[in-house]
Amino acid sequence: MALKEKRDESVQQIMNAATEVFSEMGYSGARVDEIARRAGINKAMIYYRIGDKHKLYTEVLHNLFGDIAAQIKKNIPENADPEEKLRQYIKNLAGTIAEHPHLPGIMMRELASGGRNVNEAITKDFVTILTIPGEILGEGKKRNVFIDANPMIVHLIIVGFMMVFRATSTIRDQYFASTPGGISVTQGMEEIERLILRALRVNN
Amino acid sequence: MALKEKRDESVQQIMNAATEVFSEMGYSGARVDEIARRAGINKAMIYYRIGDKHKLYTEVLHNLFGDIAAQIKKNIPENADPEEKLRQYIKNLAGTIAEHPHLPGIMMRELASGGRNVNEAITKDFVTILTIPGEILGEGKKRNVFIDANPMIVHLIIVGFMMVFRATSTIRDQYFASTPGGISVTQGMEEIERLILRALRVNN
DNA sequence: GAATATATTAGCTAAATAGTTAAAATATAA
DNA sequence: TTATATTTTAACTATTTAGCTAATATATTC
Repeated sequence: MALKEKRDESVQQIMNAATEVFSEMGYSGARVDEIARRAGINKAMIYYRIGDKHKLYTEVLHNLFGDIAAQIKKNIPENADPEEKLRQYIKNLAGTIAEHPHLPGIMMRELASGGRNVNEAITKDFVTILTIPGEILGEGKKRNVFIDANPMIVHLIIVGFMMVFRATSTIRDQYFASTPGGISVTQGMEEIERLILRALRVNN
Repeated sequence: MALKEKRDESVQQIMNAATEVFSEMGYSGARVDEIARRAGINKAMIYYRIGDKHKLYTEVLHNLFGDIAAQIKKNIPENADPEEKLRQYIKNLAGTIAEHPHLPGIMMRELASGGRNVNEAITKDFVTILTIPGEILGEGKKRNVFIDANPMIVHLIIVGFMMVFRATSTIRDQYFASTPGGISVTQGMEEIERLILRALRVNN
């Protein structure tokens, strides 16, 4: 294999394994040896290619949050009515989490720590994300289709639900192993969309 | 001081410090030495009075979740209409979190780990809690004041929001330090109540 | 107030773990 | 094919940390 390819493959394997392990165990719980083991490379490679444990962690955070803002904006139709835009916004959030299954775990731990490793770049991403529901709700209110509601709160309701819904899947599975009535991911995402829209619409 | 009092005081100080440190740092990040330091006692006391680190952690979890179920049920008026009951349910959840400021952090980390330390007793508490919105929503639907909605999802929306809302307070404060528009805890709790009720009511 | 029981501590030990280094393997260039 | 550059590794080190032990301080009982 060519040198560049080998290097890129090693880095990719390290990043994948690190994302997995940090999400499962948290920063302190994650073992550099375990990350190396899952990446199928020698531990020294991590220090040679990326840096120390903390650098590795912030790289993982950056990779996860880096392009989320862009992805959230995607496919929101320019000229559609606010309701349609809000639907797309929710779908985009759901899609992002589906594509990044380790996001809820890492995000919840990061929030629990008070955002200790959220640097300026990541804060900027969050602000960018927040402008989207801000604009949608603002337009909806102006057109008298949505009530007056705080976009930050609406955003936190949606994101909070999605993270907790995903994070509780194991526990819920255990719970519903005996009782019937489990809820699929699709059902969960449809339900939050339905309820948020009912909450915001002036007329239901 | 009497022996029993001394012992109880030590145990209390250990539990308080442990709750604090586990919530801030997570299980692996928490240092037994740091817990002892904050409790103002010698580290050996922890092993003498409670046991090893993992035992200490499950004790903290037990103390936090143990009486929550009871507290959630509190003050829900027997003969009130479903809307009033749901309001009280939300207020109780908010009150519990207010009384236990370390709950969101510990709960989020615990969820992120897939509920690794959630034992059968704690699972039971969760089930007990879930029966409450189940009954309220069921009654509401029967009386035709609420739409048909999954109680688990409604519960996760409320709890997810409250946890994320609390957990993001530091980050939000930083964000709103420059821009105006910060949201108080009271405002947040009133808003989730208003929106959930709007989402569930047959007629708004 | 002496004897006994309980509470508390200083200081140690063994294991785990982040990070390093020097040498080996592999690819590229001449 | 040989020399050079890059990638990868095995094995080591220093530090951190959970857990323990034997001795000391404090309270209770007689």
